[in-house]
Amino acid sequence: MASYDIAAIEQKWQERWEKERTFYASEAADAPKFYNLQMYPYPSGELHVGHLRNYTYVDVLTRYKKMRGFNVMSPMGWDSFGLPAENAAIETGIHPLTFTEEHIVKMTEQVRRLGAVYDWDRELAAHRPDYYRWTQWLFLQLFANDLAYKKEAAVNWCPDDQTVLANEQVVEGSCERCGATVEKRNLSQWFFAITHYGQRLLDDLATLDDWPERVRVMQENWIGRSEGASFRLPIAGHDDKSIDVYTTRPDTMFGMTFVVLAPEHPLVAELVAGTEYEAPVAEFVEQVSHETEVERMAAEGDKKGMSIGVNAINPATGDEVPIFIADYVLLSYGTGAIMAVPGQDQRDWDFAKAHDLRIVRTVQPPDDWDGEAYVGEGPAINSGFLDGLEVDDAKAKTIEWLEEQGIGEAAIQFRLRDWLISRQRYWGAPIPVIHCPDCGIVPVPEDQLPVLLPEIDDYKPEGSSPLAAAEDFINTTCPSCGTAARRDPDTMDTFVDSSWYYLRYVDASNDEAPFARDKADYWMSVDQYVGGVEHAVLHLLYSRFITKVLYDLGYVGVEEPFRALFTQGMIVKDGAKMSKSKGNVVSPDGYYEQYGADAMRLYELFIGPPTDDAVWNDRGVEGTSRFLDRVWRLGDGEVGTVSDRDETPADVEMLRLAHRTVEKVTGDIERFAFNTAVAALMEFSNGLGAYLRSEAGGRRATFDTVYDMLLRMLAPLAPHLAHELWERIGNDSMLATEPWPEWDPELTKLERVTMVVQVDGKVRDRIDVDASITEADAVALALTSARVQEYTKGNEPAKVVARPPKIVNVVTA
RNA sequence: GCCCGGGUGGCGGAACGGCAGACGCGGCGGACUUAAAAUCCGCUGCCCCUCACGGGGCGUGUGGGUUCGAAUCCCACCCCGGGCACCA
Repeated sequence: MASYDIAAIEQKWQERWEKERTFYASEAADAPKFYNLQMYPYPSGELHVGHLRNYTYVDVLTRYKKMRGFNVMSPMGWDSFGLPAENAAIETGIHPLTFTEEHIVKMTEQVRRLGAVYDWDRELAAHRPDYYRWTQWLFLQLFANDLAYKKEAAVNWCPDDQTVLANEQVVEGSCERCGATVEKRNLSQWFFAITHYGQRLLDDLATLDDWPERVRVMQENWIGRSEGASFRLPIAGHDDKSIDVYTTRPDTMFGMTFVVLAPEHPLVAELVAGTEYEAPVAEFVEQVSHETEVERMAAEGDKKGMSIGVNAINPATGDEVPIFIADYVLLSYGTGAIMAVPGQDQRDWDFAKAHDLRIVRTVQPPDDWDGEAYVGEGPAINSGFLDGLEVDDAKAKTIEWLEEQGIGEAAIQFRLRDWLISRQRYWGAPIPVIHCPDCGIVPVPEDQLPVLLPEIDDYKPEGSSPLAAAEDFINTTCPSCGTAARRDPDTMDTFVDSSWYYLRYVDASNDEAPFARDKADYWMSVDQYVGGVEHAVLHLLYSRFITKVLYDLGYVGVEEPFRALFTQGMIVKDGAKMSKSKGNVVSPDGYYEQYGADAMRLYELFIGPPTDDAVWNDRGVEGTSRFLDRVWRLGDGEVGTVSDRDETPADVEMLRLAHRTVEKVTGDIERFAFNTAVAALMEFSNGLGAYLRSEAGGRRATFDTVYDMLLRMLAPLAPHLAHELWERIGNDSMLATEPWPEWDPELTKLERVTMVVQVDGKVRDRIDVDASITEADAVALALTSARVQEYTKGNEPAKVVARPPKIVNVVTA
């Protein structure tokens, strides 16, 4: 138990930081800017120790960078639109607005309690009209530039949440939020044309060298660029029609023994019309359309399909090949049709086997090949003018040939789909368009924003947006022609809100524009972004896209929003991520009461490597609390003795330890190795304790110097205690605004070191030597070691490897 | 299937190719105390020899390799986590 009043100290300093506006940012500051940002949280009203890890990292960085002389901007806001508030409203009858605002108050309190400091002048919340007004403005910008469009398409439908979802929100066929199996429905929905930016989103990943490799790879996979060729296949007996196919393996064209269309492909119905295939094909299509994504994936290997009784012509061989429909070909990718080459594609192989179709190999497999489809490298065979060419050359030559024939060309495909942003839910930003029977889709004029979300009584989604039933809202007049018209009843995906909030922070109270260009120029890009890896694709990809759009439109001067990204791991308890539903949530409140915010913070930092998931240990906070108590006692003169004696080597050693610790902690914080930074400080304080308790005790001047350094280093990590101690030992200044300590390279060098002596790689002796020992002296010393001679048995060593002053290895054989 | 990470004491984890296990948790022993808490000190990878002082062997998922020297680099494999996936 601490002998000091933790609660009083915490309150005192939290009030002072706020009152003195210590951590508020200004564009006018005469220092380099540092935009420090954490992913703004959903106001769930309940912060657990897993969340606090993230808050602690960001706060440490804010405080550290400030001490390093940066003009730090660290804002806070709320991702406050979205389903939980609405679902709670349905259950409890509490209005989402009340629910949300109450949670924001509660969470603000919890965040302050940790001692986390933000520039609250910039606070924003997605659900407030002064914010979503500009989310709507953003929509209009995209609409005006043909990047937002409404289209009927087969979309993901979550039956539980009663709304559509973006592709990114479907994980293995299930709703990312609620886990329900997602269905496909043909609906008219709003999309953002993120595919227009596919290539740039991919290319610019290379510029993000302060992003985790993992995240870049995930985005790369998601964008899914592939190179190949597209070409047209003639259809026997239908000279007016052809099938467009896309392939990444044009070199295998001679091996195309059949063609497969997606069942929903528009050509299918045309080709079978009036034939005996019409009815069975219709039945097959009907059947497939009822399958969910999950069922379709579960059928992998089991290639379901049927012939449609029409042949296509392989342009390379001139042969007629049968056309099939099969559910393994997706209408949504490429052209919805493939040339099937069973010899080089396992799926085609499986299908060919199931339907007894011809297989022709066009790449020579290795001699020991005993597999089925061969997808590797090798010379072309059975391929006419391609024979003998390796895969890459054969691809190029085929494309050349397709172009000469005028039937095809090189082509690039992306897996990335346009971003579906409309939602049939209440608690979101209304889509600012009006549907006019005469003029069609008309954007709400900018000066009429925001389109306010109306108060309604029934939030329950019934397959269409609850707003559709709000007569006063939905009925309006066309801004263009004045006739009676209807507002769009849908709201925007909350990922639209979060795709630009970091730009609003730079000028959060602007009511003329979302933000001023000069402020964006000053603050952007975000220098350090911190958040969970679960947003690797969703939020981070959308934000990159929106920033690029705004760059193209001249609103910002940077193409990438987040210069450096840090993704922290989760905190795990009982083998699972902390969540209410798992019932394993650890609240910080008990720890705050018993040990205080600083001990909590230090354990959050110490718990493990910040990028990794970490297991919560109930005793951990006790450990860091013990450390803080020791620091307190050291400062309070309760440990050992201190006197004004003359300097001894022990004092110099103490000073050296302090300097080495500054070097270590600085480096560790810079590279986000907070766990080892805390460990180094513990070692330092252990050393300081031993020094004071030694027979000679501590020397006043030395102690004052090193304790000053200790407090400065603790200032970002355990700020309340560090500030209080700083004041207690007689400083007038606010520690937060003091400079970070420097280290003297002369003092971080070791003078005496333990040199390890090995014989044949095994440690046989340790000798205390001067750090500047020469190689010759090191070798000589090693060879005279009695322990070494024991092992060399007087024989001349075969070889001696010396790396003074660290190690000498005597090799006997 | 392809692409990333990662396997180190009882636990969380340290470790520029150079003393494996820093720091902390837990455990054991001791000091202080009437007692307890708190605090402080010592020990704490496994096995073996020794009354002891000491000393030896084995140890970073498994098997090979490179090197004077490998947790670290290379190859193969096993296991765990993550991403993509009937994507043509």
